[in-house]
Amino acid sequence: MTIADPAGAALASLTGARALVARTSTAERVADAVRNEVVEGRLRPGGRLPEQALSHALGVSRNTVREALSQLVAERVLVREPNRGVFVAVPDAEAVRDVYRARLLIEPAAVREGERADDPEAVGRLRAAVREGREAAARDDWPGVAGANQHFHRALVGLAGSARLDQQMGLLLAEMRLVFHRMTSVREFHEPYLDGNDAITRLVESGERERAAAEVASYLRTAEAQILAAFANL
Amino acid sequence: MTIADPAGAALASLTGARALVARTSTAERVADAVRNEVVEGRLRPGGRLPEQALSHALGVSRNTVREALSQLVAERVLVREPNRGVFVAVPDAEAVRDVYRARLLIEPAAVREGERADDPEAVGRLRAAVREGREAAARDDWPGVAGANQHFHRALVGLAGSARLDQQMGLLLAEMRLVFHRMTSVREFHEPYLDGNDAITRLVESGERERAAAEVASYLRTAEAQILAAFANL
DNA sequence: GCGTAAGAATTGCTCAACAATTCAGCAAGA
DNA sequence: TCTTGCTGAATTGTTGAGCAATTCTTACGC
Repeated sequence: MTIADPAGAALASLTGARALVARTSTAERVADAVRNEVVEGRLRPGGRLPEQALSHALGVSRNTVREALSQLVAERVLVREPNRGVFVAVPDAEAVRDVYRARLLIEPAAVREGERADDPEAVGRLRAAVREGREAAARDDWPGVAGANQHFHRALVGLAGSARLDQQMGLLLAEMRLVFHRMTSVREFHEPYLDGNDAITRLVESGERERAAAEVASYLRTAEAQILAAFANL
Repeated sequence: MTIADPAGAALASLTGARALVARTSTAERVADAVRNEVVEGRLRPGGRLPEQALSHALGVSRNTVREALSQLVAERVLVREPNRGVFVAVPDAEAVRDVYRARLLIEPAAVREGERADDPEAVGRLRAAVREGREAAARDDWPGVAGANQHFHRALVGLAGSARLDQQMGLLLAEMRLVFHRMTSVREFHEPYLDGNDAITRLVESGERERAAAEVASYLRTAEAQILAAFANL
């Protein structure tokens, strides 16, 4: 890379842009559309997704629909029952316990030992999620608060600095959204965490990672108990 | 469920066997076959997997192959390049670091806080993996030692008692097998861990979870450094 | 009311086709 | 020599039709 080749550096910096050039495949877009319908709650847990209906509704072939559905089954957003079809997953109490066992391991550890726990950018995402939640609450947008809450926990795991962990947490949180759809009173559930998240963020910002991790664990345990209680009388 | 209905209990206990009866779908079996070829090293990292060739070789339609390949792409075993095809993943140094960031968070935490860390069955799996490794070493079966090593780390995560975490670790370990295929000297790499795994298992068995977790973290860091060093001069 | 057997609908999978894209090779031009 | 442009072959992405197997529905007979 010499001065005689001034474009070299610029070209090298473009290699990463390949992903932007290649537009997403149809199957991927179908998967995104269906996933959205599910996590937004427009498709109820337990609801059925007939291939032909989707094919017609989205204007793509049944094979493409099939490919998209398989992907969502792998993500645990949908469940496939052989020869019967795919359904929106209906998480049960055991699923909740399982997810929280995983979260209780990952999230506090990410706060306590995360390599990026003092990286201003990563910590800034915590702060941003807190602000997002407060703003949503200010305009009585409780689904918005719920979304901000998810962003907060995503940011917590982001402190670990592992893309694979981030992705896994995305799946766990998508599953949690299904859980919330089985519950009433979204507001009562999410509102108390506004202050909690703020407190955790402050602890992280001031470097008190051990205490922050303990807070995270405590909040997770509280949330799990609350959800399981709501499931019990259902 | 009365005495007048003696088959009731037996029948009820079979409901879980449905997954066994409903034999796996063709796409799933294709995915298993290809995944095996990859993790066993018969398909080299970077190697290409043309759909038509697979379709012909396995005697299934191209659409079914496609479904299987998509699944494996989601598992990070394969990589899809739009309009070019799917290739066996070639993990780079950054992938190694990412995987170890995740493992360093999950595995020590599972040992330290896992709900099943004193469940004899879960701990027994650790002991079994250690024995498996020693037996493989005794007959100079170094791929066997590598496999036992993976079983050991799987068992470590099993202490957490979360199916979702178990699954995630399965993916991470599959990716690690791809990493090993880029390295020579399987023996030199895996042999030292026979004693280490034994030591960790003893610590878990005697309830010294904090020390066991520290050992796990230490061994993971050593392994990562070793792999990255091997990658450096490649 | 209850089991049951035809009939309809859906899934799992295959086959064939076609446009779009990539790629190797080659020829023309600077 | 190196780059550019073109052409043809191969592969992917997607579609559509079709069929056996399974499940669901419904109407029937007892």
